[in-house]
Amino acid sequence: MCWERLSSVLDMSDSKVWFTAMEDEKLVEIVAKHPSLYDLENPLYKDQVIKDNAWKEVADHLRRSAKDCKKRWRNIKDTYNRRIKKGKGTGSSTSSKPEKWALAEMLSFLDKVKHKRLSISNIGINSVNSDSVEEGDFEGIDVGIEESGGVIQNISDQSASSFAAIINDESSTANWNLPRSSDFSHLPTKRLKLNEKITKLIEERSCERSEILKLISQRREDSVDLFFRSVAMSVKQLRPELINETKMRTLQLVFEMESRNASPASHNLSPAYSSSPDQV
DNA sequence: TGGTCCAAAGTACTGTAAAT
DNA sequence: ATTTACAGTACTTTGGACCA
Repeated sequence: MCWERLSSVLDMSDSKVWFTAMEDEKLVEIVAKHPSLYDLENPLYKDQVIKDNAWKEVADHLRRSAKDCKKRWRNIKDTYNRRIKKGKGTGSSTSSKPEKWALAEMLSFLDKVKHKRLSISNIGINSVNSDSVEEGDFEGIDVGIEESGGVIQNISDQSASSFAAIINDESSTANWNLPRSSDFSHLPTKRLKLNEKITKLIEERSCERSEILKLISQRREDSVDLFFRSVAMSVKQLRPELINETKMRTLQLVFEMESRNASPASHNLSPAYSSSPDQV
């Protein structure tokens, strides 16, 4: 909140993306939970919808715009890659160098993923056939589903397996991890169909998830919530002027109860109202 | 229906200016 | 001298338009 005020006063929002050290750490922490944002080999990396949702989640956590978060993340990653590159020399000289950058350790998860783009080459164009695509090539899919957060973060294991099933079903054409040098002459349309399938599945699971979340949130309501919800339904049936009167009287009643609640031990409730709230 | 071409968008990488 | 942020460049992917 202080930061928001400060930034509004100084008007630093446009030109430079200004993150505090804590925000940087938080950003890295949240991005780390979304392989789709940094792992080129993750199949969800190419899905803009998934990524947008992930960035939105990051932005919500940091109370920043997704654009700022992306920009800051790019800078952090640039810096990290440079440091890595610079550190690559003779082992002794680099290892003895003290680690000054606080984020370096937090970013170590980037070491586990590949950042190099796959280059086009006509060498070995037929060397990779569809048979070489093993089930293991799609391990990242499960990881992506479990760790990606956002829309499909909470997809059930069943959903994840059905998702993977589609991928496996299309394994002859969906070469997620293969270089472009493979024979993809038949790929575009089939990839479209595959994307459609995946999108459909994600939508279905999203609905499923909404239903589950709805049920969970309903279960968390106690009897007071349920009582007032049922009262609200009755009140809504009344004429507008009566609705207003009901609101007023309810407020008066609540105010009276709050006053009594604040005063020391008043046991003048009639037995009918003395039961615990959960018994209402 | 499938293939090709092209434009747009996204991102890794690199150079450089500014800050420390 | 080193670190950091940003702009520019090159590359990849995607989707639309067009054609056979």
